Amino acid sequence: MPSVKPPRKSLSDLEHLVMDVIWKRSAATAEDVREALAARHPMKDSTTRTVLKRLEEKGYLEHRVEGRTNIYRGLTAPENVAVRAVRQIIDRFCGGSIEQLLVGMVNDEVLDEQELQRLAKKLVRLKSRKEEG
Amino acid sequence: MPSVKPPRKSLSDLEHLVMDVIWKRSAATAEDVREALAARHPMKDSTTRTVLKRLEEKGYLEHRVEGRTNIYRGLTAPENVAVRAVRQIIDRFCGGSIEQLLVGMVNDEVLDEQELQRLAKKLVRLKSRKEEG
DNA sequence: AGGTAGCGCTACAAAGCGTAGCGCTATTTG
DNA sequence: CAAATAGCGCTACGCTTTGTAGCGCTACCT
Repeated sequence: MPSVKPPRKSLSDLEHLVMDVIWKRSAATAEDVREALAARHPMKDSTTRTVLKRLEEKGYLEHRVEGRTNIYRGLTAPENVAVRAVRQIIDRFCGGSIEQLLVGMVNDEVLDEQELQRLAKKLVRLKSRKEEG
Repeated sequence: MPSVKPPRKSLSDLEHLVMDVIWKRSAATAEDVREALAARHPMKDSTTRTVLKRLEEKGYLEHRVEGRTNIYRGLTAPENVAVRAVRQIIDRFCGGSIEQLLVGMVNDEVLDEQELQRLAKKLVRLKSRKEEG
C-alpha cells in the first residue's frame, strides 16, 4: 500500500466546503465546485481557483489536465482526515489516552456506553470477517 | 449543574502550552506560567500576560485578584475541550457518524478493535456501578 | 525616596484566509 | 476569419490571528 502522505495544514471553512464537494463526487473541475457551492457560498471563478490551488499546496488535492481543463481529485478520504485530527486531539488534550477521550464522550453524553459497546462488537465482527476473506 | 459555556475559538500552539500549565496545576499566576514554560518556550512577562488575556477572552480561563496578583483558573477540563473538538470533527468529516470515525480509526490502526471492545465493556461497568451509587 | 513586582494597554510583523482583478491562450461562434 | 468566450495562473489586498514585546502606572518593600 503506497501510504499517502498526510496533509500538513488543517482546513479553513471555505476549504472545507470545497473539499466536501470533491469528496462527494470524487473528482471535479473548478467550475463544478463553484456551481456546487453557488447556493451556499457564491464566489467568483478566480476565488474558487485560489482555494483549489491552496488545497493542492496543503496536500489535500491533486489535479490532472484534461484538454484545457483541470480535473481535481482528493488525495485523502474525509475519514482519514478525521482520524488524523482526532489523533492530534487525543495527544494534545488526553495525554495520548483514547480511553480518556471515550470517558469524556460518555460523560458529556456525546456517546452512550451501550451504543459504544454495540459498535465495538460490530467492528470485531467486521475484522474477523475480513481476516477470513 | 450550571453548565459552563464552551469556549468559542480554538487554541493556538502557544495558548495550548499555557493551558497545559494551568490544567496541570489547576491554578497559576502569570509568573508561574512563564516559569513553567521557560525551558520549552522562553518569553517575556508581557507576552505571557497577553496570552493569558486572550485565553480569558476565548473563554478558557478566568482570574480572580488576590492582593496585587491575578490567579488564573481553567474553566474547562482538557477532556471537555477534546470532546467538543472531536464532536466537530465527526460532524464535519464523518457526516455526524461516530461509527464512521471508529471504523476509520481501526482501519488506520490508531485503534485496535479488541482494545475498543475492552474499553467499551469497562465503560459499561463503570456506568452501572455509578448508577448503583 | 527609589527600586521592583505585577498589571493593563498598545503595537506590530508574519501568516492565514476570503476575495477578486488581470491578462494570456485555446476554442467556439457569428 | 475576427470576435467573443472559457479556462487558467499570477498577483494583490484587506482583515484576522498569533507570537512578540515595549511602556507606563501603582503598590510595596528597603
